Amino acid sequence: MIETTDFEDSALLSAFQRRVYAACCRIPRGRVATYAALAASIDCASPRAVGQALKRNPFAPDVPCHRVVASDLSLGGFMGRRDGPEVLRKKRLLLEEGVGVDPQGRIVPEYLWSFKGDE
DNA sequence: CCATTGACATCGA
DNA sequence: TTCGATGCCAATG
Repeated sequence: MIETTDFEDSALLSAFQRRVYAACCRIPRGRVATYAALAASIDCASPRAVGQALKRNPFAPDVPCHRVVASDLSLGGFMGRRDGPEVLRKKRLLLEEGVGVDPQGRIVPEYLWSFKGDE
């Protein structure tokens, strides 16, 4: 197992931050969730705050933050970039996980994951 | 402590 | 459909 993803830095992170990361890890491989859904899962009414947390995510791809997309089904951003090669890499990662992504960079709704009682 | 920003979301023109 | 404005919450300066 990769300990690099361990929340040892919890002292450097706020409770809100690890909540977001935890929810992110809850997304199964090959699935994607929207910022809003993730925010709702942590009982947060602000998807923006989630985006901030992921942006400041010190655990980059270690935490499946790349499985979080916008409600518009767009890739959103990655590694602090809303566009550019970073987002391209994110798209590639999703494709590697088997997530359907349209050439326009659109996530196929069928792969959307809901933080329901499913697991 | 106040002001500004941000990997979003939603509504209106 | 595309563009612009507003709201929300947290982090940072």
